[in-house]
Amino acid sequence: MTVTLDDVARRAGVSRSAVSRTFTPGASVSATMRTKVENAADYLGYSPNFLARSLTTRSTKLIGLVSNNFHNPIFLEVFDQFTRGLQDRGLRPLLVNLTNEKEASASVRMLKQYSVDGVIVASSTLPPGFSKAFRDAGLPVVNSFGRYEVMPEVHVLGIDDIACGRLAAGELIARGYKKVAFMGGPFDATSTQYRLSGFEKELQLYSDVECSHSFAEAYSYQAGRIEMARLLEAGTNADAYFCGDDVLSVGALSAIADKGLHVPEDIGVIGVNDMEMAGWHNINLTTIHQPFAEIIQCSINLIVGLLADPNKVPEATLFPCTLIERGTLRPRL
Amino acid sequence: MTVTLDDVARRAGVSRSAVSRTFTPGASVSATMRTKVENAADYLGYSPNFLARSLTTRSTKLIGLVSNNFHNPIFLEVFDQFTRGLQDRGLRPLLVNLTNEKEASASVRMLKQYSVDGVIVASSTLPPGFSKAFRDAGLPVVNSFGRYEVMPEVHVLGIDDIACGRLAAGELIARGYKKVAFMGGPFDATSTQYRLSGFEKELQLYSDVECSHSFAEAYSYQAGRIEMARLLEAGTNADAYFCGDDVLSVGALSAIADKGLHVPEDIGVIGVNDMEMAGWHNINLTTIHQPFAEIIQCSINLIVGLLADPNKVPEATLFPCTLIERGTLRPRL
DNA sequence: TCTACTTTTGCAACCGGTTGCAAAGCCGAT
DNA sequence: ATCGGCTTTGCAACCGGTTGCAAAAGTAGA
Repeated sequence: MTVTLDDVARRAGVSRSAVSRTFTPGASVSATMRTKVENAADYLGYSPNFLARSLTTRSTKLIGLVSNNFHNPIFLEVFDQFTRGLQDRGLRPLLVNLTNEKEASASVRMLKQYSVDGVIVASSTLPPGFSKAFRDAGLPVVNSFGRYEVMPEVHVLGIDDIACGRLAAGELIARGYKKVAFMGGPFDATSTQYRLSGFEKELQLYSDVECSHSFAEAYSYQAGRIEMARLLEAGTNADAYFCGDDVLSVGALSAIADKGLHVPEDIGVIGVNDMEMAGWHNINLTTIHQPFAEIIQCSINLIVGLLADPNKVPEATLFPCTLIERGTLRPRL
Repeated sequence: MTVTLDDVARRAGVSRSAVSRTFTPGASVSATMRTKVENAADYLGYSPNFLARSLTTRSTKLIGLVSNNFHNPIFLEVFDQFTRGLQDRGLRPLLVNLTNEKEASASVRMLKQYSVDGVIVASSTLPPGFSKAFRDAGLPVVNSFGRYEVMPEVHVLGIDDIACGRLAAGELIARGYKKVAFMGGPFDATSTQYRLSGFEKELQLYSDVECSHSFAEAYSYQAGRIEMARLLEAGTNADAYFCGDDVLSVGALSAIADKGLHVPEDIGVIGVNDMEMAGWHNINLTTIHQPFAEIIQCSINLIVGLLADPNKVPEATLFPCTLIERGTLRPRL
């Protein structure tokens, strides 16, 4: 059924090596030989078996794309851009869904068994040690949307979560909010603490502003809704909330609406990410934009670089985030 | 760096075949041999190379997961469930993003080169001939979310688009709408025509109801918004719209709001899919639910079945869809 | 025409596994 | 101790490619 190198060689009346060489860029083949082989190959519909080839070349062009964020709308965009970007460079994404696992070992073994050339861990919630497991196994790895560290153990790309927190705080202050609060996702999610600490640090500069914080059970609509309902019930009467994520913000908005309160008149809300739906007219969420496209482009460039030179010393690269003004904060004073 | 069969064999002082057999379920190995090999393997950290193995077994456990719907929020859920479901059965999804292509040939060649065991085409907008290209290349293929045909050329699973159109029509009638319209995505998208034809067929039973239709440029928020704005501007004063997709519906809602009109008082809107955001309070879209989980489960079962018996004659399987009542249609009379 | 040098080609070994086959080992029964 | 039958093991060929090396062919200069 499948046509092999031998079939082509036999039909073209040449050696196996000759056929192999015509399909290996940069190998030495004469023009006559090349056309003879190509004719035979076309006739038979031959194309080389990548996996057999990988046995000797030690390169599969497979990249493990590992994530546990299959429930955040921004990740649709993330997957789209990663898969397209990888494809454009002749690489193939082998998708790994970690939703049910927190341990890296199974994925590490599996990806080694498939001889992937490298791994991209795309997650803002996995612990930093996670990506390291791949590195320890000798796989080039890039952690996208990970947490900044001065001397990271693997390459990390992401926004400056501290600056992000400061930006949010600054905006709330510039709009005259006096009693503000941070509502994060789970405390142990990588980025949560940094966003909070940046937020608090900035607020310390303003002694007339009160600040509190709490954490939702997950980065989800329901969790945001529940947590905000609890806060309102408990009488935490903050006049503005910085939510650690857009979906969380929308959940919060729904709880606020249920209470009969109005945004931004009674309460202000600002999110993070700038998912597509944040711009939909009936959501219209003021939020902090993460430069996904840039982060993904750089991640891909980086992994491609690592394939050539796997020993580059790990760095953390930070990307700036920007405010997207919409309708859930009152105007600047 | 990587430890091979030979290393283990040498360390355990046994033949290569013995090692291979301990890692091949159902092969004949004595208990003594097994422990000897396993000890050596554990010591060296050995696990077999799947790709080398695939050369002789002719099975890679790789499944091509092909889609062009990377911009519809429901597909996050789709990818989540497909990847999880495949993983649970020991299969690995090789993701192919077709966003920029309409031709199958490149993907077919690529997936053959990677010797995938089968292909899942998950798309509601690719032409039926697309999946056939995989079959013609000798790859087992399942087309999920495809269009029903009595004698399909490949296995197809999806909702009954005609029934879906009828359901929408029936609901609009039951709520007393008299001048209704269908707003589809691109006319050539697989499912669009069937939904329209079901919709019209049902309406023909009611001579006092007027019906018109139009098509947006894409299944997207912007396209829905633009098309609805155009309709309102043109004075197509329908009192209810059946939109071919939820995202399209939200776009339509935004154009309606911009005109200062209210939903459902002035205009009713019903969508299709029941994406997660449709349930968010500030969207609150009445829509028709597609049973994604069931379709995906069955697709996976089917592809697994095809791996064992690739020659099963292709069938189309239909799944029922159901109304999800929310706030964009007025109540039944 | 002969020599020296460069390019093209084929041979054969190898990548990391699996598997048919025959030899070796084991068992209980005679 | 011998035999027959069953299980376990190793040998060697194979899966579909690549590649170092040496032989063959081509090219140019004298």
